[in-house]
Amino acid sequence: MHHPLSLYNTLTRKKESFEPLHAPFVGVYLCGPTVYSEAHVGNARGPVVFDVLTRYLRYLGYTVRYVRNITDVGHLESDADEGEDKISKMARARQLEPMQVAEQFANLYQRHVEVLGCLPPDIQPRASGHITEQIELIQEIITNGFGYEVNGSVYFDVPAYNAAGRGYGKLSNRVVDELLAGSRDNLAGQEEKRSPLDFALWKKADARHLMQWPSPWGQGFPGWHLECSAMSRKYLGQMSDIHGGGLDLMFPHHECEIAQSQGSHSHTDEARVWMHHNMITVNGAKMSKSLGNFITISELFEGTNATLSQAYSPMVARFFLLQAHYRSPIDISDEAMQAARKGYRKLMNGLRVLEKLVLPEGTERAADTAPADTELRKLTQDCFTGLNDDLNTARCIASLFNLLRKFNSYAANPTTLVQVSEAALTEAATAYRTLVQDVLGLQDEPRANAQDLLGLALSFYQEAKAAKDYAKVDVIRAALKEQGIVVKDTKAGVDWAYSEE
RNA sequence: GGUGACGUGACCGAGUGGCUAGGUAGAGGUCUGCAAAACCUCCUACAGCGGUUCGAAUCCGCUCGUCACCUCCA
Repeated sequence: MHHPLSLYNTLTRKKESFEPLHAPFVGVYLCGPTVYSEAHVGNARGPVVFDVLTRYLRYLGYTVRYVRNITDVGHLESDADEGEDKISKMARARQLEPMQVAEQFANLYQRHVEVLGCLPPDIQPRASGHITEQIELIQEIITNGFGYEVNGSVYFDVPAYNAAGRGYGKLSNRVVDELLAGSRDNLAGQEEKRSPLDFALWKKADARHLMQWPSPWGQGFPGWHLECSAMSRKYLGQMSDIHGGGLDLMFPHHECEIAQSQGSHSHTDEARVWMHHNMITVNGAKMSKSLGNFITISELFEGTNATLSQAYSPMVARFFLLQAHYRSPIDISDEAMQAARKGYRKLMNGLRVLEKLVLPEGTERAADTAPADTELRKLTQDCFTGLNDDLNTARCIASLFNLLRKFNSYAANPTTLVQVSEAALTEAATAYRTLVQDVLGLQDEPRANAQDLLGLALSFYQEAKAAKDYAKVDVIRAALKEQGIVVKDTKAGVDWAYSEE
């Protein structure tokens, strides 16, 4: 494996050459959504970026185990929130069982990311199914002296952990003293905590709390950050290769995950490479559920959001997301989406152009194809160079367009194909097809409406019939039959039915 | 207040010391019955000021502006 893939590691703040811990195996974990409401476009970026990452790793020959969790336990609105988590709240508001809410939105999420071209993760664990593992992790943390129980709740002791030299804040580049100085006066309801920096590992649940489980500390539910540490360890081991999510998860979520892993018997940073993708903004401001400036995925697909003048298909959305580097913010706007759509279609039309790249009959290949071959190979290689440089899909796509221009040129003047060797051409065409479809995961979306096309064919059929051009009538009838459609001439006019053969 | 990121042409968006980013939009041309697509050519750039350098969009400083995280968030 000589592919020099490098990835930016938040933990070291550097691009590093990617080396799996146990090649050819690669463990990847992506923090998935909390399923208390419908996902918005911003929520789609992580799955799409990590889908390309895992697709590319597989292309490079690695055996990937990709874990993407579903958070169905729910988080409290804030530390100070004594009451319900988000899922419970939604459930109560809609008079549903909490699991019903979680299930409904988890299903919707999966449908959405699937049409966005994301291959299903190898494992999609749910927090509610891993309470035992989470309790075990808490016990380890307590045993190691970094957790304490108060009144049925368990907290992670950040000062103790930090005093032990474990470096709380090393991922997000924060200093504990500054965090303490800067912490807001939001201590209401959390006087149980020894330090405002401590975070909950387990919370005591009162009787009206809808989601609760038994534990050594009584009835309760797991803390905010615990599930990912527990599930990552269960499925990817004490140390995995890549762990990622949105930039907004870096602190506190991922910072706490590392602390939990270090504080448990694992004693690891949980993952070697920590990847964070940037946010999607609307008019320059981060799209977020709390701000309310979000476009849901359904709204995007249906064009029912005021920001958008029309609907945009899943593949256009995917192309739009991949046209920027994952660590850059992307601003979504109608204009940008329209540009993305045209770009996407251009790339798709390229797939059909590949089939036309055949040397015309009777032409001889040039004796010296070296110059053209070199040029074509350079264009092909550029596409990979971009991807290898921290998964820069923007550069990859730009290079694909450059390659496509060459293909279009050849297709427009097939005789120029004599200048290039069969091998170089095949190599380039294969790379284009593979990168577009298998790595970037961009599939051609049929735009034509079958019903309308059928109507068109039938109108030609009628015209031919009226003109008594029976040869043409037969051709049309035969062609439709190929498609499993039989034409029926009735007194009322021309009709059709699916062939029963 | 603390920490970090960013400011690229009409729009989106790569690039981080010298070499075309790319897409969309716009202008002209080739092709075409007309178009579309495609190809060719062109246009609009690196927030401002100062510095380092033979040379800076790219490094440094200041100014202005924007954003993110510090509470759940992809």
